Amino acid sequence: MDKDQVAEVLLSIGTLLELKGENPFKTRAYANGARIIETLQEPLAKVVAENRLGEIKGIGDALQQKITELVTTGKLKYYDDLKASLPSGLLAMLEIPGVGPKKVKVLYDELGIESVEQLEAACKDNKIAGLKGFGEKTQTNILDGIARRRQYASKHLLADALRVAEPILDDLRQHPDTIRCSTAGSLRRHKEVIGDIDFLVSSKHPASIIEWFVSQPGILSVIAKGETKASVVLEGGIQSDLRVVSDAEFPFALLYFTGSKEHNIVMRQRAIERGLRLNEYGLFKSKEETRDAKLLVKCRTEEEVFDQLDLSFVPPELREDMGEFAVAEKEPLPRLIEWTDLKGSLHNHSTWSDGHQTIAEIAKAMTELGLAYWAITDHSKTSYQANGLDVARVRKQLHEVREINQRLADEGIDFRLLTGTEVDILKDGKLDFPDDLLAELDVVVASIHQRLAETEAETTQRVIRAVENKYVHILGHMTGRLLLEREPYKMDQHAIIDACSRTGTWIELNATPERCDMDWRLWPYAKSKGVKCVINCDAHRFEHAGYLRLGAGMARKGWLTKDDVINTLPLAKLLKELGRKRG
DNA sequence: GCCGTTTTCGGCCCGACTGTTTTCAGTCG
Repeated sequence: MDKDQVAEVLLSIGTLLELKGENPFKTRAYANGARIIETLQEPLAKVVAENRLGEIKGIGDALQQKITELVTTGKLKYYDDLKASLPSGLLAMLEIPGVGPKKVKVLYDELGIESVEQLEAACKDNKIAGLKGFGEKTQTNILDGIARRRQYASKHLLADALRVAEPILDDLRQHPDTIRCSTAGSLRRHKEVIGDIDFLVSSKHPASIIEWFVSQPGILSVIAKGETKASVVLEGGIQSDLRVVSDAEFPFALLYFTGSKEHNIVMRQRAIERGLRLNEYGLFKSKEETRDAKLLVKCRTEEEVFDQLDLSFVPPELREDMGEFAVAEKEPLPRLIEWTDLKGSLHNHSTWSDGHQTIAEIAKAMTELGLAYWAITDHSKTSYQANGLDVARVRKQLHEVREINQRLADEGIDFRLLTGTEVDILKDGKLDFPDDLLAELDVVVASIHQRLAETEAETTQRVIRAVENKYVHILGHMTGRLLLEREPYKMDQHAIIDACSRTGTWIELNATPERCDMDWRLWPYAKSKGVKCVINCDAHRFEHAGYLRLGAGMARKGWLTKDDVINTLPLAKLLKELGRKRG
């Protein structure tokens, strides 16, 4: 079993133990273990083989034994027994808002309810309201929750959420009673998939902000509304939470609600170690008192709170408890890439394959955007469904691109189209075009599109063979994942990164909202191996140029700086780098 | 189940809101 599978089992054990009413700290130990394994920076099989699991903080004897069994045999008796002892439908019931492990346990123990469907029927038969701890309102809320869950997915792409959140944030900023405001939560941390949208406002008149928030046009329903917080469902089914605090509390609340939960736990721990106490209202000079203003350590900004805990400022994207504390204790965090550092995209399509605009239209639009270059990398012939080009059409396309470049040069316009291809990686790692054609192109992106159901070893070897080709500059959308839709291909990503390092191949950060591929969690490893990143739009329409911003955000989350990203280079330097692997 | 320059037991981050209660449990973030 690989990391992700092991993590999934551990997480699942934690949840099952919760349903059994186990000690919450025990269940948390499993959830914590899952996270540790998922984010492990080296191959899990190697750590197990070298008997080093026990050295990892958070993995004790019990977890060590269970992980070893999972990795070596692919099974875990303890897990199988646990699963068999509870109906499988209980887990799905947990996804209903307001229904947690304790309620599921009561429903199961008292009424024998084993699934969402049975729960729905029981609510309609008015059987739930009489249970201890339940009532009329709970019954209605469960029914609403089931209906809403059917209607909308509970997770959303970051890009979709940003599109909804940004106008609301602008309006909040304009509100006369707003002093400061921000988004928070996973959206501010720029996670590729988010659950809900969090807003934080500081104000002397919280009631007026709350009223404004719950009465915006386009709100589907108001879930909760109190004096300092409100929850609503926005168009598209995205839940959104608003918190209103005093301006003195704002930096502490912003830290707290931005998270992540894991990051916050370490922050609180650091406060306790210094005889302080940190919560969403402040940093207090006492381990006991939580809201006494006389004991407050005054901080105007998040930077000042970090400073009080002997840390340099950690940008929101890095607040995942994935190494930020080790750095922030000693030095400033790296200056992360800004999207305005990007000069163009090296993987894009035109009407020659499955894009929606002609090359001439694209050139005009990208010039107007102020970009320096833009590569045209249409599909190769095996991508038949995408109208992939054969050798003859590529040669014709080359001619057209050169003509347009000539015209731009004649007009004195400082913009260049680059010729290229997104060449299919075929069976066994062969490429869809011969080397002599690839050698004529400015940019070669190699990607997998077909035969996705191979084994991990086969897919890994196939990709490694492709990047060993000296004409391949960039490995495109490495794992092929489609967020909320399709799992990544089974492959050994570390081995592929190693191969890219060895061959001087760049890895794409495909900035299409549903891809965000390669995943941000792997960039620190790639960077440690000296592998460069290329942030590409994979544009099929010219408005997709906007993905550069999303991609830069993902690169920031992967700790990347301007120097780590190839397409921050001006044209002349880029052309030089494009020649490097070819020798 | 994990952890320990307060170590092998007794802690483990913590507050708001809801709906159920009549002082609090459960859920959520």
